Amino acid sequence: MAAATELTVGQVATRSGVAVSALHFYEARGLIRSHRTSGNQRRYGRDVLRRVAIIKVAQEVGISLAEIGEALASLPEGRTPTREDWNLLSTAWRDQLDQKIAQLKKLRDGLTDCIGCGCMSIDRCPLRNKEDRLSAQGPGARRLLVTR
Amino acid sequence: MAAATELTVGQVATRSGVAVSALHFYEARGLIRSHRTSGNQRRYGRDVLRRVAIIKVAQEVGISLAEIGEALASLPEGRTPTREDWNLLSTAWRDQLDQKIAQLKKLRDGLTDCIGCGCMSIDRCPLRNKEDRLSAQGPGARRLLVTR
DNA sequence: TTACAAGCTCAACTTAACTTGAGGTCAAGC
DNA sequence: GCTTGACCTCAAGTTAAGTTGAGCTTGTAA
Repeated sequence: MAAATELTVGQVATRSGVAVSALHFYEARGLIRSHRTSGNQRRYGRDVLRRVAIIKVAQEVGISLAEIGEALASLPEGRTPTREDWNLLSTAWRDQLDQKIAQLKKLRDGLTDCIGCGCMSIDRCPLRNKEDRLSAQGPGARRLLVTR
Repeated sequence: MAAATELTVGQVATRSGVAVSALHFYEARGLIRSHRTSGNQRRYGRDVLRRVAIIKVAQEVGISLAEIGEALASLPEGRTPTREDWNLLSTAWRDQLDQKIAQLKKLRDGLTDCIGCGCMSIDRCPLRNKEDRLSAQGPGARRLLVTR
């Protein structure tokens, strides 16, 4: 079957660069979808490649799978997403990115200030104070995605 | 004992804003150190507050405990670290921060480009290609710290 | 001197995002 | 028709950074 539109897991894996197990995982999480052959094997439409691409990019930016899932859920159910649909996602995430960059900059400047000030008095350290306002969170492992 | 230099875990916890369990954990990881009373209770020198502050700031910047541990290990063993010692750390971490910011910017700009270009051809997407060069990592859970 | 808060240890649990493995099925080439 | 590689499911393991809990000891204020 030369130019079949359907892709197997293995094909999606090689073309997208993510492991088969990860694709299974994304599907279980509802991030991608497949239908099955009579022999119970997954078959994917071509747009799954774009979805996976988006997933990876968003992850790299530090967006969690849960958030990505929500965003992807906003895509139209029936039809293949249009360029407009994708644009909405991109724009939203670009804003998140901008915020993240701004936050890191603030942190960097704080660090720079600390070098200047010597800052041996922990109680008055601008970084510490900034950080104190952020404390008091729930249990379990927080901060679980590194923007590498 | 009014102005004792020694601090208990509880005191360090309240003053630094991290849980007692976290302090135990840091100590097990070798990030901080204590000595024990005759009754086997921990006592900390005052500089532990500064260490903990540094740990938290570095984490916020997205540095893993392992890396922080290495950096802290570079501090002088015997004497209380001088301002110079801390400066070395700060500078190194500021550089990391700068890199991280640059990376995020590149990603954001790539995303913006993608909006412009429509980018329906995944294979030629600048984001995907950039990301492909970064793939092929070890097993287990990577990307484990979010810069919130 | 007796409560009771604060400490101690050690094991098990948590979350995210997957991977690994066992045990079994499907499909395609020779 | 059979072997081999790709698939399938489901359970359990992994990492980071802690938290939670049980069971037991310390220290201190009334």
